[in-house]
Amino acid sequence: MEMEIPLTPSSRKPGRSILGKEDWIAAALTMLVKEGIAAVEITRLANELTVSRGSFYWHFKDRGDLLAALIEEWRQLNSDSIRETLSNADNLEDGILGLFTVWVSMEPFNAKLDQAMRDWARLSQAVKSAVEQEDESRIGAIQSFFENRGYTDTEAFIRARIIYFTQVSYYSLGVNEPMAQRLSYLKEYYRCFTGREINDQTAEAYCEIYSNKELVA
Amino acid sequence: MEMEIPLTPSSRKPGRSILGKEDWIAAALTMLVKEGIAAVEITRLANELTVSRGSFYWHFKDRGDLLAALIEEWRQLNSDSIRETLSNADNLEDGILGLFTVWVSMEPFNAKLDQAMRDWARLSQAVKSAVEQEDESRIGAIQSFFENRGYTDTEAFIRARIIYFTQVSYYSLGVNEPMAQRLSYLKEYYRCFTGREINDQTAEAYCEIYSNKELVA
DNA sequence: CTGTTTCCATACAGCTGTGTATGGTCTTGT
DNA sequence: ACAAGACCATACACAGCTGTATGGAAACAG
Repeated sequence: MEMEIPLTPSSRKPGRSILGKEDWIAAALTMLVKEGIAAVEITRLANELTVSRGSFYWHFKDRGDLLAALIEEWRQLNSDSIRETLSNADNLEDGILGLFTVWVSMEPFNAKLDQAMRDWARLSQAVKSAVEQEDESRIGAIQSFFENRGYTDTEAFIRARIIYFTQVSYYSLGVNEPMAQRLSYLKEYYRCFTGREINDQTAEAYCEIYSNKELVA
Repeated sequence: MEMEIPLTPSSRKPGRSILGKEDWIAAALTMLVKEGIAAVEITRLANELTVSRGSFYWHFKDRGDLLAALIEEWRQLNSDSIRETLSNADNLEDGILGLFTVWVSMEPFNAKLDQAMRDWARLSQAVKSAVEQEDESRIGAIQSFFENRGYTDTEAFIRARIIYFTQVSYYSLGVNEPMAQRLSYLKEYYRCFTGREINDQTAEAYCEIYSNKELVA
């Protein structure tokens, strides 16, 4: 869970580990995911990092400075996996199954972080704007994908919404079902999402790949 | 927003208004909806009620007592509108349009309260259980409705999930679109949700009714 | 009219979190 | 080796929220 990306590559000896802004941000992110933005307290983070609060106030101006950094971090953590997957898909099945893969194989961290940001957005206008922007971008990508497959503009938009909204709620409601069960719904999901039937062999080949993995909470 | 349901009908003269548990709960509910469970503080509620905290501790044992009462209140506020609507529907169109109506015409208070409870559920196991139970009950009702209309068990379940999850995300993402726009999506939503086409006249008759109302945030 | 009950105000103690001030220690350049 | 700077520990002042203790005012019973 610790991300070792030294934003400012500390030219220190590796002997004595020294904290950087990234460490505080990483700790804040995991705290945000676990207990929400209200639990992102300097004192608690300091305890988890086994360091004093004095360290924090050397790296950051104040708590608001940290929170702003969190928003920025989230923006960059948003890899364009959705957009990439769809633009690389050759046909409808490829794209939809690709979406499933992105959401299932995505580090649970990212999905839960999304959820935590959405919760936070209800209290902060800045976060709300950031999340809204990202949501619209993702839905727009899915909509374009449907349009390129022969769907009406409106139907493409609605289907994009439904597939994205359903996925969001999967985490929002904390659905936690075994991988096998989730895969058993594949054909139905595909039919309801696209209005078409999936090729049996394609579906079974897809299930073959993921039938061993367990879905994380 | 104030609910005047004296649980313990105070036999006092109406001249001097005296607070009851219901007043504190009502204030706590609106605060919960507006700023989340963390903002439900006795001091703030006392200020809004223009009363001292001493009053609170006469009605409640402590803050946990209030929060427990909030959960109970939410349970009772959950009118069975979804279940009733579906069991009274004569055909598929009636049921689906009835669902739309329930969600659209529902006091925005209830939908936002649902959302607030879901946020809270991420921090409290008791709340999580209560919300999960209610979610499953609602989805089960929709599933049964689809089953009675000739859908497979599995497809009924998936369609129930999709329709319910989509609705949850409508509030989770804070979608806020004018009533007219939302109504313009009606036929597409119906097709994607049910896999069938809606009767044109039925759809237009439905739109006729709601074309004047504005959707609240 | 008097005592009791109901409801609330006030005051106090304790905890927790923030932000700042200040000094200490390790590292690096020269 | 020494000065400068990076990084952190400690201590303090301040504010906010909780819970309790206690007293006071209004209503009610007799």
